[in-house]
Amino acid sequence: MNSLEQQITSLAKSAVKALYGVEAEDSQIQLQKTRPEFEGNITLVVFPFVKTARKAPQQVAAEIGEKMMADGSGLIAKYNAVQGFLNLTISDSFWVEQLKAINADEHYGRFKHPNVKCPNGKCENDQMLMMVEYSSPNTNKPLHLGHVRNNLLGYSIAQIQEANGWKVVKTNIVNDRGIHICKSMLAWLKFGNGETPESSGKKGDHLIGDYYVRFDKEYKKQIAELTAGGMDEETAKREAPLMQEAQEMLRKWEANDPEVRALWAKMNEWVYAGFDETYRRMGVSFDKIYYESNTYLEGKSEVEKGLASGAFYRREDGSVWADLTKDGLDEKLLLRSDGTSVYMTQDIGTAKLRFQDYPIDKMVYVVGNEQEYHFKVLSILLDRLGFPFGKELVHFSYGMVELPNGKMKSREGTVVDADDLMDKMEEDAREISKDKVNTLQGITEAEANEIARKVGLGALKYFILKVDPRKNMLFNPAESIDFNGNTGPFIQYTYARIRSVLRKSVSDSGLSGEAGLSSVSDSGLSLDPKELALIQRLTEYPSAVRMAGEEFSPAVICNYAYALACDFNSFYHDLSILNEPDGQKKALRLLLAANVAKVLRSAMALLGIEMPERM
RNA sequence: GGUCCGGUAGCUCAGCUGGAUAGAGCAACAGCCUUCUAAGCUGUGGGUCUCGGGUUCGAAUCCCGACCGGAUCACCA
Repeated sequence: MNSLEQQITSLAKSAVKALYGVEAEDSQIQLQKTRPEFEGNITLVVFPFVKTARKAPQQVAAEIGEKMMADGSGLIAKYNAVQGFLNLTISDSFWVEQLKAINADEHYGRFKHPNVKCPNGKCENDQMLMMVEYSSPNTNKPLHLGHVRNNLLGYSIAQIQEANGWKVVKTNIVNDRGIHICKSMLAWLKFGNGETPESSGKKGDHLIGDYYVRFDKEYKKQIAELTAGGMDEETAKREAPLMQEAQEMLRKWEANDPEVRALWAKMNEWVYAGFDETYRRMGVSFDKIYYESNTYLEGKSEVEKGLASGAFYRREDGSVWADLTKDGLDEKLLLRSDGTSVYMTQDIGTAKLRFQDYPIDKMVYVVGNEQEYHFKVLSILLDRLGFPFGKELVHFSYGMVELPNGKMKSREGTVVDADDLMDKMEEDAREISKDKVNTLQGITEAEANEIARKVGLGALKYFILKVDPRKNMLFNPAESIDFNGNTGPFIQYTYARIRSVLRKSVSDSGLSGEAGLSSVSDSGLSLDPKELALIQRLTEYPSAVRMAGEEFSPAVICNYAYALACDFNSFYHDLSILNEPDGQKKALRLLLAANVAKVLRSAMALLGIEMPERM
């Protein structure tokens, strides 16, 4: 709640008390932004008081309005009552003060402490720590659009929580071992002829991905041969020589076979080099990376401990299980009968190591909604193993990216590759900017590339982040992502326009946006509705940041940034900044423009979107 | 079948802790560049907020029940 809402709430409460003799609850003071078709800035809904007042809503609104205005010492300039709605017009001087305060705040929209109860009471001094896990790729194929959504959400959530006062540690768990990587290794050994990223010019992750696909192709061939020979499909899948060999390779890996380990290490390096490039380009990063190959043994030993303590049980075939029927779930396998570990085992080990490494107050997993069951189970298992953080873990569950013909499937080749997609976005941005010779004349090739990079990626990131994370979203590869309307480039463009005006102002008259501050007086200045709307929008930024943090939703920031950009463009169209003859007004508009740019930049940074100075 | 999530304009999506005549963008159509960047601005058309009940001054929003779509319930990850 910002200071205006607090002031209005308190005025409204005392008005209700004075007029009707009742103490109003906070929840009864319902404030909302006044709809544009009515006069006013903020509206009090008076229906909650109609009953006690025993008067018509319109009259109640008018009475409260009269009283609030009288007591408000100039805060409320005027009011009007429409049915049960009391529309308050706040004085211009208040808004000017707000603008100055925003301008003075370097970290506007950032909070010192999270808006949650501090569990151990030490948060006044120490920041609370949130660990955010995201990305978590398998090392057998390149990143695709599904990973892109994951990475963008994870990175943005980390930025948003940091702005909300958390100390954030971004982490990644790389699934670098298991049958999937053995498949790629085997196919490379059999069909690769020693191909390397250097020899073929392929990015390492793409090269490995090609062999993963190759494995699947050859494997299917073998299954077909076996079933043609009369074998049933289930048996064929199990008995196919390639699968047998892959499993043998996995056993050798677990037994530390030097040759297998060496090959594994080499091929993983190729993949990491490829991932690093994609991450860098995407603009995401990690503070700490865990590898499954280092955590799965830890998980095994935790499971053994749980077995000893009676939390889990062993079946006759040697496999280890957790009975979750009391929690309304099923029984869950933790170790296979051959003693090898499963996904869950590894996640237990990783969690343990993380909590050893960091004083984590909140653990967040950015993982698709298809794994909701998994995290429900993980939470219970960690709790059962005696880890205090088990119950508290957050599965930030987001929806799938779907193509017009359904889900993406790596093995079926119906994926949108992350690198290709970024290429395409930059090309499109480059193409569009070719028409902008008037504004982009005289820039170097390198500058043009940099603008295309920022704008192309901005379009992609905004396109993905503006959708409510919980919902599935549709991506149609046949239609290119827009650069007009409610898009990243629209907001970047608004920013570039402001920067252009500010540059011109400095070069023409030496007046920067902030420099105009001293000449803006607090009184006697009457605001244009467009100016006022912009200032009011600026005051809403902190609550947008709060809400985005509470709801884990970058989309909230997108919506806010879009609304702010819309307000500015409307202002920009109607009112001139540099040609305004009145010095006071000009100074105010410069100040306003500079702060809109500041907030747009800040908001987009929370989304991981960079701003071009011109475009 | 159990559990979870979703269903809003032709399309992609906001709005969902109850408030005024349900909003954007795209697509379509009509305007606005001699003037701070037209990736912009203004306007027109487009809706049974899936359906049916309930709660109340008031429901797209909350509750119940259908219907439709998705996810999940592996010795996969």
